[in-house]
Amino acid sequence: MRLPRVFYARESKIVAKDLLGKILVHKTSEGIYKGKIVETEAYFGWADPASHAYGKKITKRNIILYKNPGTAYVYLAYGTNWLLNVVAEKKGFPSAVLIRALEPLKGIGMMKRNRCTKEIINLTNGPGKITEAFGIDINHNGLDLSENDFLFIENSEETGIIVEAPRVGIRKGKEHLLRFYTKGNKFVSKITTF
DNA sequence: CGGAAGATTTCT
DNA sequence: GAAATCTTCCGA
Repeated sequence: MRLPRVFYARESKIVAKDLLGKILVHKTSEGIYKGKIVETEAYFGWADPASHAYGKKITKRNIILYKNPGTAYVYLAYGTNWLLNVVAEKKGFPSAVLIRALEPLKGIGMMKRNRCTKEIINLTNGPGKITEAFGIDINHNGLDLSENDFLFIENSEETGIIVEAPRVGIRKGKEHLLRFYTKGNKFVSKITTF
């Protein structure tokens, strides 16, 4: 079952935790990709120094963050990698959840081709790797994941043990424990030792 | 209009 | 540990 808009219409931290164990699905003309979400990060809005909307900014890029919860926010990081986020909370409030790692379930052959590697562990264990493996890019920016039939997130009862850790790859806002991952899953991009 | 920074990945 | 790579954003 595809997750409905109400799922995303909650605080980004809650959505980030609840997304663990859910299934990202991308249906293309070549086949279907599926992967279990095992790592996420929450960006909690205009008061978050690590958010693109920090200080209530509205720019050409971050305008997507102000759309309906469930909207996909895809942008290019470091000129090399697309990152996939899902808008959370409510329309007009710029919070989102970054999908950081997946456990590949379906379409693994296509992922290997897209990523130019045969190592399954290296297909989707990072936010930029996910988009390359699944064929997701700027064309998917602004898509409503709660309403379309080719890119969405499927429900699942499986959750596992959730670990809270500092977000990674950012300069400011590291003090918040807003990265969540499934304990023991080998596809988590970076494990934190406390 | 120029320059710096960036929610990463990959190779050395 | 550093380069690759390029769009976006901000200050002048």
